[in-house]
Amino acid sequence: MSIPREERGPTIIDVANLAQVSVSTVSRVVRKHADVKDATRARVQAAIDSLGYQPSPIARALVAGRSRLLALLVSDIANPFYPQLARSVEQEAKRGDYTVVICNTDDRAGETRRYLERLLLQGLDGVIHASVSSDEAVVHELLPDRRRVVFTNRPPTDPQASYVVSDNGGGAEELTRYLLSIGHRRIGFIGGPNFATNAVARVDGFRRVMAEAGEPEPLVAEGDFSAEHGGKAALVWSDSPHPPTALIAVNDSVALGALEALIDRGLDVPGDVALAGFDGVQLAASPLVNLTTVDQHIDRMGRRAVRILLRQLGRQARPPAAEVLPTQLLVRGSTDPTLRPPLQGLVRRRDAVPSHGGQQGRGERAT
Amino acid sequence: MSIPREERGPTIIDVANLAQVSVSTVSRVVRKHADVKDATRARVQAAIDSLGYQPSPIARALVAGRSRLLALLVSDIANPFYPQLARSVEQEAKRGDYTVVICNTDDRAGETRRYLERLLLQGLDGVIHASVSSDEAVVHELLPDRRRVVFTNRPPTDPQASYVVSDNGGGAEELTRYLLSIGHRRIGFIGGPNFATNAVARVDGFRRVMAEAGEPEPLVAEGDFSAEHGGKAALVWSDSPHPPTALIAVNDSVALGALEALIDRGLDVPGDVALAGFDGVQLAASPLVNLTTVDQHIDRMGRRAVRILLRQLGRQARPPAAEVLPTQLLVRGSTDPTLRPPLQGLVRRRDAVPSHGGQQGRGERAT
DNA sequence: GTGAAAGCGCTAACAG
DNA sequence: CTGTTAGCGCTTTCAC
Repeated sequence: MSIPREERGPTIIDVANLAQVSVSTVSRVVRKHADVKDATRARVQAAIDSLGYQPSPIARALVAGRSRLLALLVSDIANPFYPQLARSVEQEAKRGDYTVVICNTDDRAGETRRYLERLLLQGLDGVIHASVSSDEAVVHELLPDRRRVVFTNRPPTDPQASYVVSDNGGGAEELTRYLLSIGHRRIGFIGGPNFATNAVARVDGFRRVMAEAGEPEPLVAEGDFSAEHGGKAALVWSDSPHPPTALIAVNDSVALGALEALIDRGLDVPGDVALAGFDGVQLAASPLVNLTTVDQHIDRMGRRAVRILLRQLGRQARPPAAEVLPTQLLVRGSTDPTLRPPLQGLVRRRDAVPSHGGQQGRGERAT
Repeated sequence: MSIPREERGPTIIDVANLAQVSVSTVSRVVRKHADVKDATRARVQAAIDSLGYQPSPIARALVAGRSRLLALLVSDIANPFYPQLARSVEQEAKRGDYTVVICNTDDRAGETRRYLERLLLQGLDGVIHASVSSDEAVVHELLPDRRRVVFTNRPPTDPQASYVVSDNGGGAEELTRYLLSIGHRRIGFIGGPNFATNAVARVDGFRRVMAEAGEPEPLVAEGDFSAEHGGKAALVWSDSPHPPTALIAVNDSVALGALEALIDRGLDVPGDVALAGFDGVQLAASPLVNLTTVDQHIDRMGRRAVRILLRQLGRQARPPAAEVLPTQLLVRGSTDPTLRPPLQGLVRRRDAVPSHGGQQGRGERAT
């Protein structure tokens, strides 16, 4: 099971022998620590170069209990928000010479625990927590040192925990005001699960503005962040006797689900019902979708989170960081009829009748 | 920098002391190795339980040179194909008690090298190679032991390397035959980069069938797997004097780009031009897209790849595995007018004129 | 400035 | 069956 000596590459001892110094001197040179005479340093460096020596992170981790490994906890890698976040986290981590492990929690605290226990034993240094599950207690239990975790995407409960999140409430407020300003009164909000504080903040923003506008009991549906649920909720409302004229989805993924369902039903967006999302994923900008949304500046959030984490991983004690990034409303065709609506332009000269039912699945045929 | 003793949790020595045995006995119990008297085993187990002892993977890795870490090399996490693959790889790895690190290579051999060097030092056990870059040499250089790598998504060049890929050529053939069967003669293929052997296999399948059908010089464009390029290629052809009546994109992501561009241009899919992709990502099934595609059974491919890798990581020598999984043609509205076309049903009662130009960007307004 | 020596927590011979 | 003894490759006192 163990790897033969030759395959392991040169060790610090090899370098020491070649350079005619002790291992501690080599170690000093490698870590650019303490004082080493220039001549010695040069000799050691030459030996390092000629051997192509690279220190073993495992041995280092064993001694230090650290590994230059970060974990990124996400709810669902299939939601395009998370890959986008992952990219930016990874890039920033790379700059600090850290490696990122992406952990898909499916919003289950058990998964969070499984990953963290495993990676901690592996020497995990820190965590970017971007999933929304009710696992904050687990995280604090496993990483009692608050400096080793940065929450993002959703604000944590613990006041000692660092975080960088978007202004979810403010973004939702701006979006809601915009919808009111273009004449909508009856607006439905397809929300997320109650344990997701970012989702709650968005609903709250919506509720505040609606209350101000004299609609104290606006339509709100709880949800689970799934596109499927988004579709169902949209249809339930549009089938109701007095359907809303506009829908806000708690995120773009849910909005996509709603859009698909509405179109499937033969409804016109935004003609029959306006639709908006939250996040600003790239797909929302596609002409196929053209979704009005609240842009979270995902990349920036990821980079900030990593920078904060790496700073906190340093020696000096630091107060917990708490950053709220501004959002930006992006108005597109799914709410504004003067802009291109989702998919418009397509069916122009089609006259074939859509084949509802009869076909297998949703109009698909396997061969 | 190093973690104080108390924070590190109980060690094997603590257990040995408590159970009044030697560390080797504890080690044996932990690894369920060799023979230990039942009474002793019970005593040791009791000590382990009461202390909540867990062996340190770092120390194990240091001794064994192994870490129960796998790397998954992907081209671009933003292409939905890869998150889907990542999920299945991760799930299967979890069952074998391995952790997966997702590495985004952007199809640059330099990135592959960077990740592998780092992770190998970390004790990386094996690699699932799903990116398509021309980095095979790098992989073999860094992991000369062929058993530690399984290629997927694209077949490797080295005959000793294991792989599990889809029948890319066969899938493309079936798709092409289908398009011919519904009356298309002039078909364009929006390909990938030449270094991507899976892309090449798909073009080749297309070429074979076209040649059989008496079209020895079919339209083929090289590409880079980007949606942007897919859009450009589609437009160049549709602007040509004698445009193709059908387009095949090398993957669904590129097809999406083409679809967006075509719709943007006001063309009808499939009326003006039929469009098909390859991969079978979930988004292709969305009613917004309804893309005919060749399903690769992504989940199955990921699971197989992991299973093969874990088997090879075992003791016994094994011949390299070579699996070619069948694909499945999924006919949807983007090629078959009797099925629901992409986005149909939407614009039914719209009469507003699409706002080409004049608006900022692609019909978007930031506030 | 530099070296010697003691571990980090575990596994793997080799003895008994 | 069980214990003893070396390390794995590095960092870190503590001397010189």
